Amino acid sequence: MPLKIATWNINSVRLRINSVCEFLQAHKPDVLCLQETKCADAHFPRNAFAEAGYPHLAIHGQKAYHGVAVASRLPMDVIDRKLFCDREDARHISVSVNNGSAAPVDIHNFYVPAGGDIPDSEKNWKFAHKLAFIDEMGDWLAKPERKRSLIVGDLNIAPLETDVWSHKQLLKVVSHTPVETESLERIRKAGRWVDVMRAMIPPEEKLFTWWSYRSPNWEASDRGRRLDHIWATPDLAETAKALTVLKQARNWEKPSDHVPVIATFG
DNA sequence: ATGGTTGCCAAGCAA
Repeated sequence: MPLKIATWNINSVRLRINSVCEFLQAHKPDVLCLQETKCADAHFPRNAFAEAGYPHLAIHGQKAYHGVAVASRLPMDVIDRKLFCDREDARHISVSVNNGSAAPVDIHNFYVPAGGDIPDSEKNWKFAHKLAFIDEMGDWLAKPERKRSLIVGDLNIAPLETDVWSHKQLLKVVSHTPVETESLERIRKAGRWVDVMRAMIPPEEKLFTWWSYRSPNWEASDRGRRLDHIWATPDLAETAKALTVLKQARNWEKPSDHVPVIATFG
């Protein structure tokens, strides 16, 4: 039975709950992974998900900032809500999804720190924190025995030249600096993870999942970045059937600055 | 080079 997975930085799940429900009705993923839910667990809009056909919820939230969640049509177990860099930030949750007769699929849903504006660890603690987070995440993901696993979410790094609107102009912009892109590629390769988006869409092709709110004409200027990712272990990656970046979601009413990414496996 | 916008929550920070 195929498994359809979506990931979306929603930038407030309560503000955009109607968009989320419309997305679920239209695309019917088995599992939706959200980042930047921006609400405490007690305020998570559980009923809306249940009514949309997603009664299984795994939440790791906090008030006002960060927050990740997984909504599923299928039963799942929470594996972990890991904290990184000795901080309390809600940036990770992992679940094991029970997909009928097939073996479960483990999904690690991440919201990597954005890293602030200045790409210098000495002048900007947030940038230092982002690099430390990636390293810690890499140590944890490098277990070679992992099978049937996915890493999804807002990794806040655009690794390839074609993952940004201008490689040259973004080399010193946080999210595309060499120290970030090399770190991300290093931990991906160390864990033998496959970049499913780039396995499905040629690396020569520009591909973005985020367009800044600050650009008044985002579509015409198209100054986007690919900050959201779906990685898979090789056993799952070789079953990938389809991949969609839902660019039109950026034109919805009161949009998130990120759009959903959807992949189907098996 | 600068400022451009949005969300949370009710000022300023984070993105």
